[in-house]
Amino acid sequence: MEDFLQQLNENQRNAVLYNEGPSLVIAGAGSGKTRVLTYKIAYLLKNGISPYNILALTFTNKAAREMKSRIAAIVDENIARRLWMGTFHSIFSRILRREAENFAYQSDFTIYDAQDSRNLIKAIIKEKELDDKIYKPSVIQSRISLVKNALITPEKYEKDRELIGDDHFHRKGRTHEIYSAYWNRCRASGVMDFDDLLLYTCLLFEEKPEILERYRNQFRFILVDEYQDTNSVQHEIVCQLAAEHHRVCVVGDDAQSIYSFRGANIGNILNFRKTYPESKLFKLEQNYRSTQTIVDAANSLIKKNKEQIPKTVFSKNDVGEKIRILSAYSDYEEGYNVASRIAEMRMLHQYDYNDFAILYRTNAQSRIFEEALRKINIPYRIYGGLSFYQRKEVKDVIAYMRLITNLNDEEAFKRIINYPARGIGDTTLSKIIGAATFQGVSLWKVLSNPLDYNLNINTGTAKKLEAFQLLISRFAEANVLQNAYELGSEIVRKTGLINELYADRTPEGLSRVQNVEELVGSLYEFVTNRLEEGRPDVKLGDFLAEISLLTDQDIDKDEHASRVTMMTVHSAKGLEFKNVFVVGLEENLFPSELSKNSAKEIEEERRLFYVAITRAEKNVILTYAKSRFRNGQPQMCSPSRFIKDIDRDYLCLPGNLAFDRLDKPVFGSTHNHTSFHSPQKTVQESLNTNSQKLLPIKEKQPTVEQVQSIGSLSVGNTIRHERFGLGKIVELTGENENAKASVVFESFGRKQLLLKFAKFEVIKYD
DNA sequence: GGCCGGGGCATTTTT
DNA sequence: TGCCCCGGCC
Repeated sequence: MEDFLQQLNENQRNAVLYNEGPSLVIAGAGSGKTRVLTYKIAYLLKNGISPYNILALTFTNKAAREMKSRIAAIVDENIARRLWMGTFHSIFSRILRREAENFAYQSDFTIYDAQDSRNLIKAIIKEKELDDKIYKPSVIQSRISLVKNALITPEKYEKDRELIGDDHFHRKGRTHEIYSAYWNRCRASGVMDFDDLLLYTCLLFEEKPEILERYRNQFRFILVDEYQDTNSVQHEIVCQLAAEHHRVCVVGDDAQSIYSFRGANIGNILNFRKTYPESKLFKLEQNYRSTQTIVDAANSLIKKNKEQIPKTVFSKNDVGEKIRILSAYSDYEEGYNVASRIAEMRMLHQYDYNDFAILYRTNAQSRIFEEALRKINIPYRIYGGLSFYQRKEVKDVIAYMRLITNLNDEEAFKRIINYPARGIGDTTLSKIIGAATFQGVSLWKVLSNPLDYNLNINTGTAKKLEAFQLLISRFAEANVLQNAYELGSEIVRKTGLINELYADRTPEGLSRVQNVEELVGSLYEFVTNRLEEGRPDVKLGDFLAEISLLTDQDIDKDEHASRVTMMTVHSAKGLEFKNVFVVGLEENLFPSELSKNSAKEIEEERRLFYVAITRAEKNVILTYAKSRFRNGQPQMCSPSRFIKDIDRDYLCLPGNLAFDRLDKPVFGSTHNHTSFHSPQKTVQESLNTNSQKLLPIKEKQPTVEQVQSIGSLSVGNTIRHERFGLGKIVELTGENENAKASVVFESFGRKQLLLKFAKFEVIKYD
């Protein structure tokens, strides 16, 4: 046990060993924060604390998963599995489902994603006949989200003079009405949005002290990662749970707080020591990730911010290269520069494509880099597009599943009542919604008793409604008996959904079919996995509960494939790459022009830039363009002020550019847009471009070998699974459709894979 | 009910 | 520029 403690430096070790009271671990970028958290939990477990008594909260599923598997490597896997470790949302939804009856929800409530909740808000605005130019759904949505995260219910909102006054000032005096309607509609539909998962937990603990007491007793040790990005509700829940024993350890870095626009409250970490005056402070200041130059440059940058916890991050790694700055005339040239620089560095220093990341401020910037990389055949992977579960065809199937598990789900209902088309149009739907809203009941209720609600419809329509009602009722009954996979595949067939998709033979249509098939496949995998864990009765509701909290980042993109990574700086938080290109470093882009209103927002942008730079181990390359197409218009740009915020000792400026000219826009170069381009496309290149476009949506699908026959596999083979990573086959059973392999994975233990669906490649035949 | 075209509009988003 | 939404038309 002692030897894993030996792997820590003194501060890290002290942080791990102190568990008697509250502690704040300020962890500079790359200082081994995850290591401290995992070792701390391992240490507690080794000292006989039950995993059941430890609550560990993270911000991403990925972080939780990784930490769990690291802990499993130190202690017994079966112990690690029983930890209460996960995202705030997943842990608290688990608690809410368990306690649902205490606040008039059903335990299988569904969760609205951002799109569902915006649609509902939009519908409400329309019903109230408000102008959606003034009451912009997306703006209202984020306002509702912000107030929920500040623990303000509609009741409180209405009494809050400041909020109401603010709304009137912005001529949005009826915002509180929308909020209230939205709140009630969610309740009537038996659904929660992401914010509700936190808010209801908090309210539940507040209103039912006996329930809170139970969880207080259970969670004797509380650990929170990324504390700088917690919002007020999250902070409050942690306080509720820790109020008696104060054994709470929060880890974070105030310099990396970048989510205040979503309600994250940097004050949570800055004021932690006021909340817990007796708390101990541990600072992790040695950066193990980056070169000295990168760390020093990042320090010189972040020094420009006023509000922060003093610390001195340092590196004992090599001094390393200076930070390069590449200027380009146009955004096209910027793309080309980056692409060719990647090719060059790869050749000169034997880097893998995986060693490069391109980080940008906005998703819209990705396209130009895609094109540039594609042109010279550099493989890439983009994060932040539509995730699998957000695709229309997938959402449609899921809407059926949702309606079946929760008949009151309004958005699911609206989505599928006429899909596939069954002759129930907007007029009829409006009548149903009208009646439901008027009576304060769910759409399903009206559908089931059309006569009671005086729906003014003709017999033809009534028949169609009845048929739909029957279809769903049948499924709902089947849901009691059938498992998720059986019912799921039935839904896809019996609704005519797959036929509809199948009729479209275009490549896009084909990929839609594939996506639906993949969804059904994942149902199968889900059911078999659960079966393996000894849980035979897996229902659709279980599946929904799991997937509704997944994101783009959780869906495996074959991280072993050799590809350049492209993503926004926000989503790069927590990751590291050997070489990082931070692109589009221009005023009004990075920092964003919308952040320029206040010094506070500029500071957040600066932290964002700090995060970007500190992702790099070896090289940072900053690029900017002097002109760029934005909103269809060419625009002059000047280099970002942030470049000047870095001490020039660490910079390598482009030869043609004196430092003091950095802030002056360069005029007269718009025409350069086309003049620069790389050579004309060859036929081959055009073909490549086209075929890339035509590829199915799963374009970034790895080229994993789909092993169909059991023949090519044998016991002892080492495989790499898309999700579970490396593992060894220990058993093969069944044949054809039912062929299965038992595999012991390095970090996930033994799993049964159904060869029909499993995605893996054989690494080593033994 | 589905398709087309014009107009309006563009941050970041761990869940 | 490109996406999304709506209205008009078949």
